Amino acid sequence: MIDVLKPFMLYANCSVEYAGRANSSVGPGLRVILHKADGSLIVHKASNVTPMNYIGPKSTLTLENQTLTGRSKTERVTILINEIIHYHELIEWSNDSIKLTGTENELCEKLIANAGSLLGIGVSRVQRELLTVAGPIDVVFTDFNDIRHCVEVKRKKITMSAIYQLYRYLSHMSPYACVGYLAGPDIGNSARREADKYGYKFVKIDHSI
Amino acid sequence: MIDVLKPFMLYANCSVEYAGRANSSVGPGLRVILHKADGSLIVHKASNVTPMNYIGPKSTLTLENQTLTGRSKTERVTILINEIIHYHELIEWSNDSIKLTGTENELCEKLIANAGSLLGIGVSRVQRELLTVAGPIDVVFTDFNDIRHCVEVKRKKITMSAIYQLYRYLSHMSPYACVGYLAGPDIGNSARREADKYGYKFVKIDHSI
DNA sequence: GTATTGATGTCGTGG
DNA sequence: CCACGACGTCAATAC
Repeated sequence: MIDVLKPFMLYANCSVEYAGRANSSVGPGLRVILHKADGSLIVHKASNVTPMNYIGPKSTLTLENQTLTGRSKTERVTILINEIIHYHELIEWSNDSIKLTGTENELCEKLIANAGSLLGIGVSRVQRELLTVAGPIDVVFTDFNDIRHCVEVKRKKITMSAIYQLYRYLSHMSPYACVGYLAGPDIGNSARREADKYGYKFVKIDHSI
Repeated sequence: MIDVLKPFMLYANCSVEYAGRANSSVGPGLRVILHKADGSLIVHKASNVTPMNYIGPKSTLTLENQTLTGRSKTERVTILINEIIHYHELIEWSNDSIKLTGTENELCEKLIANAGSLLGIGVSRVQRELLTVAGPIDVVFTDFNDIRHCVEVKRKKITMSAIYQLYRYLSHMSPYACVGYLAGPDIGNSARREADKYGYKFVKIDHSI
């Protein structure tokens, strides 16, 4: 009845085991099982967005007796089916992706478009994703005095670890005169204090600007 | 036909919009829609484990004309149903949680059980989750000379940010003589170099020990 | 393949 | 309610 070669949704009483990066198991119960054409296998319990168990794309699904097994090179999900309550094959399932707006990338663009007023500097050059040994700096503005203004952009509240991320990047920019900035919609008190300690400035910027 | 008060799975031709932390939209197509009793609403396209759109627990679902809307205080998912291909109500959906093994917590226990040989010290006291202003240190061993051996435990390869996390914690331990350790199954080259710079030691430990 | 990072991250936990 | 960190994070991207 179940066709492991085709995508389907299944409501069944089952037990589920997982072995791979960790191990998990759960006894009999009613769960929703989704199988996708890319090999993904997803098991949902009655609450939360995150699946109870899953295995990602590029895995293969087999059915032996009453056991569904999704296998990848390093992982395995085993579903013992006790009773099939409902089965439906998903024909012509659409794979279109959503169009997203409001990402960090967009914030960077807004920052660049408004750099003069937001940072209060004259900009002679803009660099995106400037590489350092420790990783890329989101945006670097060079002003007319050849000072580098290095900005770490976050789409959410600036946290402590963002401060250290910037510190880590700037520690590899030593040859240049640098000013550090953290740009985002908000900053917490402890992060604000830590930023002050390092002389980093906070620039308020969000999706609505 | 659709009962928004009950959990269900639905296969339908629909368009989906999201507004909240970001915004997204996608045109007509066949998708799987899950609704859970806690308010979660999950929309799956034909590939990948992660849902195309979703809204979390504590949201409410309404149906007006042909529009399903999941609303939380700050977010909204709107699904315009063009055609219902298949609908099934999920009665007595189980909510049992899986039992996980192989977590960081277990690694900490193994570390503590083998501290003498792994760190090469004599242990007079063990503290878990020792609080500093910057956050909790996973494990702190005090030796017979009253030296603190502070260990950040990771269940995966040690990354650069783990080094800085430890640094951040230890910077608030100044009154005490401290030694820093990073414990995990592996460490990359750049993280290894950075750890050396701070004098932190790497302790190899994994699930198989 | 490895390495790194963003994410509508989600989720639990503790103050 | 916010803050913080783990997660089988996932998924995209650079190398």
